[in-house]
Amino acid sequence: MTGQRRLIARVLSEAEDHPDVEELYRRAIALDNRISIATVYRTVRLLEEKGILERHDFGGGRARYEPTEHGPHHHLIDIDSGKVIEFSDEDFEALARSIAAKLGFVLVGHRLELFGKRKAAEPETPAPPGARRGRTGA
Amino acid sequence: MTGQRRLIARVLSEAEDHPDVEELYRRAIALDNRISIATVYRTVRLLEEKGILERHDFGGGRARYEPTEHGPHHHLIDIDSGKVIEFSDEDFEALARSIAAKLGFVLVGHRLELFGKRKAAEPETPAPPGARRGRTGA
DNA sequence: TTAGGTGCAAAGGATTTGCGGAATT
DNA sequence: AATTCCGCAAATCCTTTGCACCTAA
Repeated sequence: MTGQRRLIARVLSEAEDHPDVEELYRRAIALDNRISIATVYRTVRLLEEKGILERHDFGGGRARYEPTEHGPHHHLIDIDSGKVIEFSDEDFEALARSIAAKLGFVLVGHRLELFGKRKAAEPETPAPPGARRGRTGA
Repeated sequence: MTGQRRLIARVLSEAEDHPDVEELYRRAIALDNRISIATVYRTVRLLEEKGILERHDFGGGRARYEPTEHGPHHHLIDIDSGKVIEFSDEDFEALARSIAAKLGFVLVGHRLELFGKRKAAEPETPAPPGARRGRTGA
């Protein structure tokens, strides 16, 4: 409801990637330097609790966020750049259901994350959002 | 090679669940109180680097470990009981590789978690020795 | 003895929070 | 003016590390 909060919400809705708090802070400051990282943390948490934001833990020690509205999909994380590619795959959805069934369960939800290295011929490698210091969980 | 290290290794190999460092520390102290949590951290890291341990990030801020010897597998979390069931599926492994390849990546690692509800008639439910404390950050 | 391991406590990085001041209604 | 929010800095939480001492080989 306040200026800062609105600003952060805007930065988030404009984000096409999965920024971490530091990155959000950078983008927010670029638009209005009267904001502190504490507020970013607070707002991001608030939005997550309201279900507007989704928090991901792609390893590397920081949480990364994305608007919930993106719909069901999964992530492939480029372990070199930290960049996240979204994808969805029907075969996988079916397989997941089948695996659950085989174990005697009805699938209620699932989470799939792939970690990969870019294969040679791939001309695209724009500025990695995060990915630096720290270990990579996977 | 030293006593503490052997002790931690033992605690780990006896673990049927996915304990975090604090829990490992507790179990280790119970057997020999001449050990510090720093050593647990150091050993756990060492073992992970050697590929003997696998670190999981189920959310909740702490890393949780399990011996690699369990073989590649994934987790299905019973959303009613919180119990974690392990499973592996070759079709999935293949599919994951294929998805990554389709996106131009070489698969380096992956994480799959299913959340399910137990189906009615299923005579099999032999309460696994381990598998408890199932936080899932999701 | 020597290299490497351990404990303790301090250091670090990410995230949270207490508190007085500032903005919103 | 009242309520809620913000910024700052201190505090937490998990994990790593510097340093002096100790232990396995």
